[in-house]
Amino acid sequence: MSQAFLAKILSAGDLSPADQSLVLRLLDDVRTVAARRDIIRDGERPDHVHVMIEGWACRYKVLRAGPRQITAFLLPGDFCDTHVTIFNEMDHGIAAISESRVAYVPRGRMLELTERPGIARAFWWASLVDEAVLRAWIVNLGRRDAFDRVGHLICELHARLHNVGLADDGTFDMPLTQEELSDALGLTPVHVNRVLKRLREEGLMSFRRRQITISDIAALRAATDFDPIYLHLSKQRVPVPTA
Amino acid sequence: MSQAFLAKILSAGDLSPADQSLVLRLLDDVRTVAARRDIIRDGERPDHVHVMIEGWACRYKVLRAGPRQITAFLLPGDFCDTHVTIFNEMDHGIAAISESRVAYVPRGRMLELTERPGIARAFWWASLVDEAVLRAWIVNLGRRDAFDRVGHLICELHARLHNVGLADDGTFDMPLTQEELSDALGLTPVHVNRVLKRLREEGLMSFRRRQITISDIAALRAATDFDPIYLHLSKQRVPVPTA
DNA sequence: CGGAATGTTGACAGTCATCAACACTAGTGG
DNA sequence: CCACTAGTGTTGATGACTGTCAACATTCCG
Repeated sequence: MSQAFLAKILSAGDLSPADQSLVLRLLDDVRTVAARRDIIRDGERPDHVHVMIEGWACRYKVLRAGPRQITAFLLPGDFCDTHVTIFNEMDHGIAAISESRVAYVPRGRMLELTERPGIARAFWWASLVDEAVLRAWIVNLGRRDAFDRVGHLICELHARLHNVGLADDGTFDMPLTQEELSDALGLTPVHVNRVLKRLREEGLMSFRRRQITISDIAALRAATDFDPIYLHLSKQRVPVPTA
Repeated sequence: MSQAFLAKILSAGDLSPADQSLVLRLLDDVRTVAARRDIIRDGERPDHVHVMIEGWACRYKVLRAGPRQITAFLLPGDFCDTHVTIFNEMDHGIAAISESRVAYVPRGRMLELTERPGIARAFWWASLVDEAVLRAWIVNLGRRDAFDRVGHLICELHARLHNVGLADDGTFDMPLTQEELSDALGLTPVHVNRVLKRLREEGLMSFRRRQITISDIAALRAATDFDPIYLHLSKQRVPVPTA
């Protein structure tokens, strides 16, 4: 599964073979994290960063009044928290959603590697992609109604999973509860439930037993105004609607 | 005004004097952009990146159905679009809000500079800060009501402007219309207007003639649950509530 | 098997959007 | 310098989308 990480980092451009093997060797300390357990907590000052190897995780922030907002889903191959390489303190938490395998990379090794321009650039590139995803998330929350919002997120997850080989056509496993979905979308679980029902009734997609089935990707993308450009997967696989 | 940029990039850590002067020399081509004019458009493939020297700009995305979402405000010292150093195509537009002075940096020079580890790391750091701001924006849109949302954004802008020396105590110039505010907050202009009225009535802040006056920063921050940690300004000035 | 977590549905309420009219401001041209 | 007009701000009435509360069904897991 660590080829997901490799594939991502490599698509940053032209890592020399030497750099490639250095990057791969970052992943020698892989640990298992149980589902629904924190990988790192808000306010911590860890001495290592994490890379998702297998499973799903999420970034989240809990407000004083209680509500939670998920700001990102982390899939195999994603860096969880490169910022602790540079910042001293986490400003949010990261939790495993499904049982996951996570690589632990000492902060010092990250800093060492960034002495190499190619690698520093690759890490930077990864951050820039994350930024683009965050911007799309903002657009989703700010300017789409609940229906489009849910559909758009599913399209994004589908594209990203497909990119790392974890989604065929229109089917993939999604270990999220409706409550977690609602925390990501700025909605309530009840309303997410209703929207899912409508998506099902309209024949666009269904979510049953932790599995997503998109009946007609092109239709869902059109309905929810999804354009995968922002994922910047150009050098990798992008699922093309079979239109 | 370019000391804003310098201050930001320098706080990335330890740029050597040589690196510092290289970075500063990036800013030799500064042009003026009129208010409300695009600095760069969605879909363009420019051959240079932009740095804000003076004035305000915003990132925005226009959806097919028409509504606009602003995903970031760009203040003096901010990179506008480092991603074009690496990606080929803009996935959103950037527009000047007030008349602005903007440095144009050829893409090639950016790539050259990233051959130097210290500089690559500094650029990376800037991206990581942007990411943190985007995450806070998502939390704002997803989990705060209109009232807290407006107040929180004002707190953020105040902290950022103070950081580059453009805000004293609780006063600063903000060249935004209520419509632009609403595009940033995922609200309608009408509702932003009502919220501003309430903020005024409750004695927290006012917005008149393009000027923000925060009567009681500590109170506004408390009311809207603002914690400046996410701005990662630690090495720079952070406005401390006079409580 | 049984209890807890998750999903589902309905009734009702509230926030915010929409529509519309009018006031004010600012910039333009005569 | 004033008049004029477009843009921006303000306020009210109305309605839609989404949240809240609550009950019950279903699934998951020890």
